Amino acid sequence: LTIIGTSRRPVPTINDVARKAGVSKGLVSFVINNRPGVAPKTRERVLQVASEMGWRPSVTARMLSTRKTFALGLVMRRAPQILAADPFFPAFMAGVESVLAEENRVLVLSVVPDAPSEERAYRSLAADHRVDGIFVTDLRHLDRRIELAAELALPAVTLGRPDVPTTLPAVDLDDTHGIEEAIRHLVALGHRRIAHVTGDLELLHARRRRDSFRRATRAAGLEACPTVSTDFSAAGGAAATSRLLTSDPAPTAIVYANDPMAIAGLGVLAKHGLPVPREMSVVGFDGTEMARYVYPALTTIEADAELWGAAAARTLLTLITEGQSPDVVLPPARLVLGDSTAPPPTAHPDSSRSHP
Amino acid sequence: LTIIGTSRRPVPTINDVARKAGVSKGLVSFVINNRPGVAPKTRERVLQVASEMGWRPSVTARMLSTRKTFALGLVMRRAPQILAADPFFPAFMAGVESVLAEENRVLVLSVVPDAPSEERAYRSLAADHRVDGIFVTDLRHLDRRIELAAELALPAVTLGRPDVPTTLPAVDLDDTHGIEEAIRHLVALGHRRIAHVTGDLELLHARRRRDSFRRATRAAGLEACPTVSTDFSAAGGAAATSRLLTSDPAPTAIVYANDPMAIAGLGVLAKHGLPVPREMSVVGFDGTEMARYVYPALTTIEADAELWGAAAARTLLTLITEGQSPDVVLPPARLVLGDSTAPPPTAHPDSSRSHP
DNA sequence: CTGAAAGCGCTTACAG
DNA sequence: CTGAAAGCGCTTACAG
Repeated sequence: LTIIGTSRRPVPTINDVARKAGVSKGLVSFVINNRPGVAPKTRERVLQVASEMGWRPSVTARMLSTRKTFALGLVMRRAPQILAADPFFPAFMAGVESVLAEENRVLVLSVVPDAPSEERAYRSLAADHRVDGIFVTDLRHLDRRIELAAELALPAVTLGRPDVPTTLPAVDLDDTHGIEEAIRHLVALGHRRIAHVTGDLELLHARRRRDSFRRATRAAGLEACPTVSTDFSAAGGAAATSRLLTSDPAPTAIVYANDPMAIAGLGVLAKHGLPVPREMSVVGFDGTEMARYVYPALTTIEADAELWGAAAARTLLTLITEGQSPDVVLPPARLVLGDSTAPPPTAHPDSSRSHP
Repeated sequence: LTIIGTSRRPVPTINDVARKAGVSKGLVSFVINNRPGVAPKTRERVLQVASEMGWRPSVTARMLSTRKTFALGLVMRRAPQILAADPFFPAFMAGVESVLAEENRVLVLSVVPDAPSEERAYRSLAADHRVDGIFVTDLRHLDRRIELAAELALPAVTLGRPDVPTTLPAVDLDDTHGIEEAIRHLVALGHRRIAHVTGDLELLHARRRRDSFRRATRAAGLEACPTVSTDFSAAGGAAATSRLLTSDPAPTAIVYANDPMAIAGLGVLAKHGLPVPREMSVVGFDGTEMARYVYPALTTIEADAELWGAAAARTLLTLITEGQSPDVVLPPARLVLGDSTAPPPTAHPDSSRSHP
């Protein structure tokens, strides 16, 4: 059992500062808000007294009169299982945090399992004035959150560009470029049958990666490059890999839409006794730390999620304070070579490979 | 460029409800706060009018008069790299969220890189009255946050028990039990030389796992079971594994303090051409999804982080609302068998194993 | 059982 | 350039 201790010396208020500085509290407010029209020496004195007393304006009181919360909201709709394997999320948050910390603002986070709770979460944040704006991550096909943000009059920034009409600023990171690099790399090694394991195609970035894959393979003159759609989970990656192995003709290289699926793919290939990269080349997406330490180290497409978080936070803050903000385009994802890609096995007349 | 739309119909206040119900706003306040002493039919009418008007009491206004924020704080001090690989964190948050959502409370999150920013984060949360209480995760040796919470008069719950005097309630999950199971399992298979790769020993759970390992191996009559200390990262796990492979005599089984290190260990063993489990048994810790999809599937010690989050949230809420809360003990972590453990290779007179 | 009033700690027109 | 006052939307003694 535990009793809370609550003995604290009283926190000074704007009234205490005003009294001690011999001015009205309105003036003190003007000073700390950097409003023009305060005599320089008065401003000096007020600032001096405030810092002597260790006064910080009460965020709560400010909230009530300004209707600003100095907080930003992030709602993640993911099964905990998938969230846990996803390297994007913590890195993104660290980036957001790096910007908010220096502004003395705060991040309010929700993790929700499904669409209804997601909508409830947004409505609740808006109704309770918990946040000044929100990050819209994991954009979906015809994402309803674009109009929801408008309905709730909630300033918002999207990660990537939605496929519905939007007036929200977007912070975009091109992953097409990385996919193209990967395909060029594989083609240069001699691969002709390349497969793609997608993420959840409801998610725009899963679609975009798949579309980029199709465009790039077509541009390279490859035909019939299969895609298997799944959900970004390790389980999904493993199942998709098994399917590809039994397809005929089987691919000689697989490009996965994220690292966890690629690593699970490596597991399936090992279980089937197919050495990577000699019998099969594998490419991941994310550039996670783990990708460097599996065997063989993954060739993967690296995106900077932390930078993305910082840029999104800055854009959202600009939107909130200025009323508008330009879109931002980040450096594209790029291919990082590991040891999981090599020339395809020499084709034998009747395919000497055996799949158990 | 984007312009924020701000057209919304005005949100009703307690005054509107009081007027329409023909009572004072004080009475309305009594009704929604379930205070005794309101005539049943009056209460009915007020509730009726409130729901007709779609009124929700303003959280902000409540904050100012009650000095409660209806928010809980979580500060994670981790390098983004390590955070990204850590399955605990998202699952824990999902658990916390499952409790907060139904209470209409909110989680305020900070991700900080080092100790000074961690302290700043806590002080700032307290000074700005951003939260009613905090979660203290990743307890460290002689953790200063115990006294910091007291100094800031911030209600707090610890995950696990600190090694300093504390009055804070703890929510504890015993990982000793899982380690013991793992050692018994390995010993039963015939292993005598078992090694442990620890996490960052500043962290209490890393220590506890190491100490449990030592106790359990000693209890089994094993001697000289080495431990290599590292930092929970994949890089650390890989380096530690390499060191163990060159030690003489090399272990026949390695127990890692988390799954990412174990998976990295698998990578190193594969690179050295040492088949797992034939030449080396491997045990992880966490029970991540990925552990099931690497090859061979990891034998690992599973803890329920989501349950931990939910229990911690409930405990913290009880502490805040009741002023005290009992400690909670969760079901212990337990061993989950994969394919990465087997009897040790038969000992040859002069060790037939070759390490490249 | 209910009402009128003060108070939480700020911001912001409005006068001077 | 500065002060006095109202207001943000609640809660909470204090009277009746």
